[in-house]
Amino acid sequence: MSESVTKRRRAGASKTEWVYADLRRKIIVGEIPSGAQLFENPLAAQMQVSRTPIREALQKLAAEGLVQAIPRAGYLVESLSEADIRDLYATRTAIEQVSAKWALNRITPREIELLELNLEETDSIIATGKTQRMIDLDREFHLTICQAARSKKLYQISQLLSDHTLKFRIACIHFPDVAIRAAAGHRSILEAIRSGDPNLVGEAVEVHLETATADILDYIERARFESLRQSDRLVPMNPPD
Amino acid sequence: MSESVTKRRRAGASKTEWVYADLRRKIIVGEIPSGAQLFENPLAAQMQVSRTPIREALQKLAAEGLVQAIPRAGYLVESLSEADIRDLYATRTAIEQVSAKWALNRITPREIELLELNLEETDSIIATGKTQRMIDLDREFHLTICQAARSKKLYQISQLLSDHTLKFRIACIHFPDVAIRAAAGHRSILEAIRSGDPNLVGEAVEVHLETATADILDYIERARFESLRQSDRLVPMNPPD
DNA sequence: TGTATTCACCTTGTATACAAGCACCGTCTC
DNA sequence: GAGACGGTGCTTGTATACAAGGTGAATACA
Repeated sequence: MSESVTKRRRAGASKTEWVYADLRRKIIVGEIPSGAQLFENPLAAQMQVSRTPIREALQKLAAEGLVQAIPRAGYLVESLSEADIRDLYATRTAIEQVSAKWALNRITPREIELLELNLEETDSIIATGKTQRMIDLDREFHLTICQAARSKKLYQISQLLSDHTLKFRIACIHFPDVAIRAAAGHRSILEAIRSGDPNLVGEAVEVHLETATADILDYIERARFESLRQSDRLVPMNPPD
Repeated sequence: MSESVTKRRRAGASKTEWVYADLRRKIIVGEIPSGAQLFENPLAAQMQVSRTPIREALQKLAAEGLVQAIPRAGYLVESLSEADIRDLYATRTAIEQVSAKWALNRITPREIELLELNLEETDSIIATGKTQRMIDLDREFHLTICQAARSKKLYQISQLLSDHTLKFRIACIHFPDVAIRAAAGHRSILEAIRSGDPNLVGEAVEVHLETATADILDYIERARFESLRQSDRLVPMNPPD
C-alpha cells in the first residue's frame, strides 16, 4: 500500500507545473518586470486555469525567492537593490570558484571540448548580435563547469543564483563591449582550467564575475538615468482592468 | 490601486504558513522520518484544516527539496543516500569556509564574545547530556559565523544546507564522543578566527565538518546494522487507517 | 474645511465538490 | 494454473463557492 508510490511516476505535466514553469521563465528573463504585482485572478484568466494552480505555482516561486509573498496582499516579483546584486554576485563568485576548483580533477576531455566549442561559437556570434544565442552560450559555459564539479548540491545552488541574475545579464549582454569582455573572461577561465592550477582558476573566475558585476551595475545606473529623464517610472503588471 | 500592496502586510499567520512551519520542523528534526509518504487527507485531518493549506505547504517544501513531489502519487520525505550526505557536507564545508573567511574582516567583538560564550556553555553541558541544548548551540555557533560574513545569500544557503542535515546531527550528537569532537572543532575554528589567518580558518572549518561527516556516516552505518538485526525496516507514516 | 466613520469592493485565504488517474483485487478465459 | 481484463476504491488534480480581511472613497459630522 504505502510503498506503491515508488513504482508510480509518469510524465503527464499538471497545470500547476505548467503555470509554474511559465511564470518562472517570464520572471527570470524579465518578461514580467521586477517589482510587478501579481494578481491571482488575472493570471488565472490569462492562463485559462482556475486560481488553484496559480496559487500553488506562486507558492513555489515564493519558496525559491523569485516572488515575495505578502500575506493577504498578494505577490511582488523580486526586486533587487544594487547591494542585493553585489551580494548575489559575490556569493556566485565564491560558489563558482569552488565549482571550478573541484572540476579540475573531475572534468572530462569531452567537457573541455564542449567549453572550447562554446567559446568558438561565442566568438563567431558576437559580430552578428544574436543576443539570445549569446545568453544561452554564457549560461551553458558556466553550467558546464559547475556540472563538471560533480556535486548535485553545488550545481543546484549555482543554477539558482544564476537564474536570479539572468534578467540583468540579458539586459546588458546586448552591448558588444560587454559581450566581448564576457567572452574574454570565459577564455581565461578555460585556459586556467587547462593549466590545472587552482589559484589561477580562482583568479580567472573572480575576474570574470567581477567584470560581469560591474557591467550590470553600469547598465542599471544608465537605465535609471534614462528612466528618470523620461520621467516614467516602473510599470506594474496587470492594471486594474 | 496597484501600489497599495506596498503599504499592507501584517502579522496574522495563515493556516498555510502554520502547516508549512509545522511540517518543516517535523521533517528537519526527523520527527517524520526519511522516506515516509505524506498523504494529504490524513495530514488535513490531523491538523484540522482542509487539504488546501496542506497542499500549498507541501508545494513549498517540495520547492525547498525537503519533500519529493511525485505527480499523482503524493509526496515522499527526502531521503538521503550516503553519497548525498557526503555531497551535502562537502558543499556545506565549502560554503562555510567562504563564510568564515569573509567573517574575518567583518565579525564584531560582540560576535566573537558570543562564540566564546557558546563554547563555554557547550563544555559545561556536555557532561550533563542535555542533547537538545547541545544541538541548539551547535547550530548557533555555525550560524553566528555565517551571519558575520554579512551576506544575505550566503547565510540563506548555509541555513538551508544545515537544515537538510539537521536530523542526522541530532541523531549522533547524543554520543558523548561525538559531542566532544564537535566542541573541539568549534574551539579550533574560533581560535583560527582570532588568529585572522584565512588559511587556518579554512583548515579548521574543513577538519571540523569532515569529522562531523564521518560521525554521521558512522552512526548511519551502525543504525543500519541495528535495524537489520531487529529485521524491522523503515516505517512509513500514516498507515492506511 | 478637516476629520472620523461607514460601507462597498477587491483582494487573498480556506473549504469543499468533483474529475481523473492509477493500483489493487477479483474474476473470467484459455 | 497463468495471464488478461475490468471494476472498485484509493489517491492527487482542479474548479468553484464562500469567508475574511483591508483599502479607499463617499459621507456624515464637528
